[in-house]
Amino acid sequence: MVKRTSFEGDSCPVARSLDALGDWWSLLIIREALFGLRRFGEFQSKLGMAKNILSARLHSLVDHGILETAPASDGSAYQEYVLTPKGRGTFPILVALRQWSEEFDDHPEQIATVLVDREKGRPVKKLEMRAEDGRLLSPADAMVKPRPAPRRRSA
Amino acid sequence: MVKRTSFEGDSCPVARSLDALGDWWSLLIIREALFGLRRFGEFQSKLGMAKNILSARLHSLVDHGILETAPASDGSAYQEYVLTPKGRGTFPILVALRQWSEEFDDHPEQIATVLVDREKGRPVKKLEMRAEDGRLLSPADAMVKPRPAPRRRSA
DNA sequence: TCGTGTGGTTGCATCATAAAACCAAATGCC
DNA sequence: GGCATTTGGTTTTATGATGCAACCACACGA
Repeated sequence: MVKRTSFEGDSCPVARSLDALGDWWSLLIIREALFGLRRFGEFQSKLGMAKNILSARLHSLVDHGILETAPASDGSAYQEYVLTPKGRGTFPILVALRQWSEEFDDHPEQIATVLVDREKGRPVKKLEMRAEDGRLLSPADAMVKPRPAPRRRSA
Repeated sequence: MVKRTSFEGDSCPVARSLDALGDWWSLLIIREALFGLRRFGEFQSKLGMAKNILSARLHSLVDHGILETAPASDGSAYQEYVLTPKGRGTFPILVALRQWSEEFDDHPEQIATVLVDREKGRPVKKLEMRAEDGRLLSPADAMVKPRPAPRRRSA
């Protein structure tokens, strides 16, 4: 099979993340979900995407434990899609993407919104990588290391 | 036309980022580049991807100003692909993806590496969103606001 | 009951991707 | 210089993914 390569079995955590949300629409769906969208039609009209693709993506996100279906909320018999904790955990990824665009986009004037601190209305600070003890780290200050030692007691 | 939708003209910065690096391979190429890979063959053998796709992705990344071609480095007449500042600016995105996987992956035992502080060898701290004044912000503490002044473009 | 809105699924046409074959320039070896 | 090999791709072809439109089932309202 020629199958679009899946990174499901890959050992790199970046690849594993991309396997779940590395397509064109998933992160945008999650973004809208973080803003409170829940219903199929809401996603469809807000994102302007084809309904079959939306359906496939929603199911994929549910399968990955990022969204879950909830029976209702406004009393109607319809279904809703709400973020799980794992889904809400993608928030830093979205912030990182947004900040990257804000900093490096070739046409920043086309960016319509800024992410602000709700209390003060001021833009949020850039994400920083810090050590356990709080030291600010540059990319060069970090490295990847093999995992400690997975205890595999059960076979 | 049916064309795979491009987010190039979208006003959402998340969508704009995804337009540049939202496909299956781009972020992995960047990850390897951050680790020092430069040559076509290095990327190809490390990532195990088809050469035509790699070629297309490299050109796309160059077009987006994320990579640039450099004439040599070891004296040979071949070409290299090196990250621009814009390319190195994706680092927080990769860290966010990695940390999301580390925290929520269904099979964390399959993750082979951890990102550590080079000096101490200890895992880096989770990325945090903070306000200008340093207050720690949760997703609920943030909101998007229309950009300060300039004109708005396509919605 | 009929009509309508919501929430999808099904069929195509087209695009992107993957694997392998092919190719040209650069390099290594003699 | 001559020849095989490596490097760095492009071309070819098959298949999966995407996009659009049509269709359908169910809920809801009149």
